[in-house]
Amino acid sequence: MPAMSEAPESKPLGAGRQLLFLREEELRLAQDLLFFGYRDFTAGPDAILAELGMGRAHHRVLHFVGRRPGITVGDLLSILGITKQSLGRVLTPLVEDGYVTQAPGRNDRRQRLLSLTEKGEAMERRLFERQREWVMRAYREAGPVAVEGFRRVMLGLMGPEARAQLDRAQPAAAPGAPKPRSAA
Amino acid sequence: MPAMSEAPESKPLGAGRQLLFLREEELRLAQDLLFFGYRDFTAGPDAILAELGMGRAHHRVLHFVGRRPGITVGDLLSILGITKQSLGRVLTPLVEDGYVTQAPGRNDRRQRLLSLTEKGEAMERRLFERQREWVMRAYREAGPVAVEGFRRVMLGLMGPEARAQLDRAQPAAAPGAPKPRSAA
DNA sequence: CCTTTTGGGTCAGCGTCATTGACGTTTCTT
DNA sequence: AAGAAACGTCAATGACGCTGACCCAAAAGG
Repeated sequence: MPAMSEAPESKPLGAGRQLLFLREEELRLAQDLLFFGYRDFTAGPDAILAELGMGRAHHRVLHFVGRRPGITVGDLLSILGITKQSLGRVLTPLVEDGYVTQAPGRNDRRQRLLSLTEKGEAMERRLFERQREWVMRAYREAGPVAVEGFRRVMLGLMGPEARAQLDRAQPAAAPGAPKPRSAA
Repeated sequence: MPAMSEAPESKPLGAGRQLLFLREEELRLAQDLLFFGYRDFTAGPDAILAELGMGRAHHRVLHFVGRRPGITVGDLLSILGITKQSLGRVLTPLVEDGYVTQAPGRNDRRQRLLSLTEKGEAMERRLFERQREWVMRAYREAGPVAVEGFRRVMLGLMGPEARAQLDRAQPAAAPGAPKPRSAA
């Protein structure tokens, strides 16, 4: 159906181009980019974590607990989208090794509110810095406009639930970048 | 640290802003976006694969073999960045179940050149279509400019080796989008 | 007060995907 | 003939996810 020959003579351009930029090859490229990009994005922290006998799952816990100190186990579970058991296998050692503290909730004492200890914060920061350098390089090479586009696309790749959780985590837009995400 | 009030009085803007858009919060947002985005990006194919008793690794093989028919096992290994054993556990069943064919290389008969069978192509297409819808939605919502920015950033997130492999896979830029990637 | 629901933890077992180390075969190269 | 390369395979290990079942303590509601 798409004109395979060199010159797209008969088909009018313009509006058609708007739809055609979703051609198959462009989507296959997106698959490649996401696969390689995500893999290399996580490679740095993975190396640090491996030295300490931890894995990517530990990093996620440190990351999200660090972002929301006092988060409940249940909220963390729904953010990560894993089961209680899977979280437990990672969270329990983190608590035992002094990276994460549990405090009973004031309103509901059944809850264990999770926060990072100093050790946990230091660890998270170390992982973050590694990843920061990597992302910073990509951001710098691509430029601010590209970064904004990257954010918009990634946000679109997220499901509705994930988007809602992200919005909850980002209570207000950063003062320097007050661009509403839904503005098409 | 960033000026929270409306008028950023003392700090000079301009070049500073160029560096400040890499503030910590923006990078933490990038972490979130990549985590949620990649997870939901792979969720569709994962569901299909699970029904067939396959996993993400099978999809990767189908994808990259489909992109480069006649690829050698060694090349596939270096693309995927996994070990021979890990690939074997996934590739052998794919060959046995008739998704992938092996043909001895003409120049070097030690090589097993891999290609998709019709069954394999159908399977890959099914997975692709699922993902296509998802990405297409995100692309459409974000717009062409954002998509270009997304590509630039993702490319920057890739390591040099991955970038080289991608370039080898994309022998020439798509005729409709002749934007050189390295132009900064 | 007593029952039910909820937040959290845990034990057992399973599957996928990756790893390392070692060994074997065929084929190409020198 | 010797070595290296391309591919395959056996065995063991570990990270990370899952389900099912069961437990405790605290909250909620009759």
